[in-house]
Amino acid sequence: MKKIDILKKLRTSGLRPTKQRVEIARFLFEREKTFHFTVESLNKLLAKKTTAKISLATIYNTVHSFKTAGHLSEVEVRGNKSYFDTNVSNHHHFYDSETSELIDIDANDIVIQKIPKAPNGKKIKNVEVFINLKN
Amino acid sequence: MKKIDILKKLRTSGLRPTKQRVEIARFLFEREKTFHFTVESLNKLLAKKTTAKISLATIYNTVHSFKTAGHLSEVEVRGNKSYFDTNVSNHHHFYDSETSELIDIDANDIVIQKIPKAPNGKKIKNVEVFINLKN
DNA sequence: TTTCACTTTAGAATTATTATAAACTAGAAT
DNA sequence: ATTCTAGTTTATAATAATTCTAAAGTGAAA
Repeated sequence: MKKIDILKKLRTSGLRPTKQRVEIARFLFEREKTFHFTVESLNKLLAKKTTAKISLATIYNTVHSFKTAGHLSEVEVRGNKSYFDTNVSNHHHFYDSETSELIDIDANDIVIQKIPKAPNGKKIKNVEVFINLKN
Repeated sequence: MKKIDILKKLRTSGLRPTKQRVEIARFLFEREKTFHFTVESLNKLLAKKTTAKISLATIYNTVHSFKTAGHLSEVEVRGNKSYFDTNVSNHHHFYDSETSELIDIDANDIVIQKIPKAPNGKKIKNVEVFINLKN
């Protein structure tokens, strides 16, 4: 994704393209593959890469804004930290607890044949499959 | 499960049946249905129910001991707190984020037809399905 | 250029959990 | 029964992730 598109992405989702947001957005979205991270890892990577430092609170704010705008998804993983994913399409994950690594699984690579119906009064929002790995 | 069986359960898993462990174990395992809880909710419920108070640290210790012994499973749910489940068989969950409530789904009620193979060098430990609910 | 609602920031506060170390206790050995 | 000891409980401190606060900064509309 090009810088011009990133600016558009921010504006169209009602996020003022500030210096910090643009820098974070470029870091996250100017890449080919999807990217998984925690706030902590993102903070370190940005600190290494960039000139001006961005405060941790801003990284939290920005990641949440991006999530609310639908530009990031939060992945449910056991443990203390929240994981985020630049892949916002419907998909699943391998989770390697030895390395705390997440790997995307395309939605088409898992087919569910039988599924229970939702408890009464509720609807199914989405189905997430986790394939936990071992060595 | 009867008290005598609970004592056996503790002893056979190398856990000395102390006053506190027996009290917690009876609260968790002397019931028909499976039970989902967080340490916080368990602490409150025990405080309401019992005479002598059990310290929060002991509840953490005990829940972890029970988990290690295979008497409880930990359920991966997005959010800050850890959820535990007295159902230790292979099964899945509905998760209602509005009420933070977990509901068991029997392993037989979900059939997965197609599944990707594990990344090289890794094996599949288990597959967990979450059906997220909305109103 | 002025204005102001939105944003960033440093640091404090909060929340869940784990660590510490002293007091206690179940059960084995005497 | 009494003593002993490793395992357990406890209150409290420490840690870690995240959220809150309120003051200072800034994009962009007028």
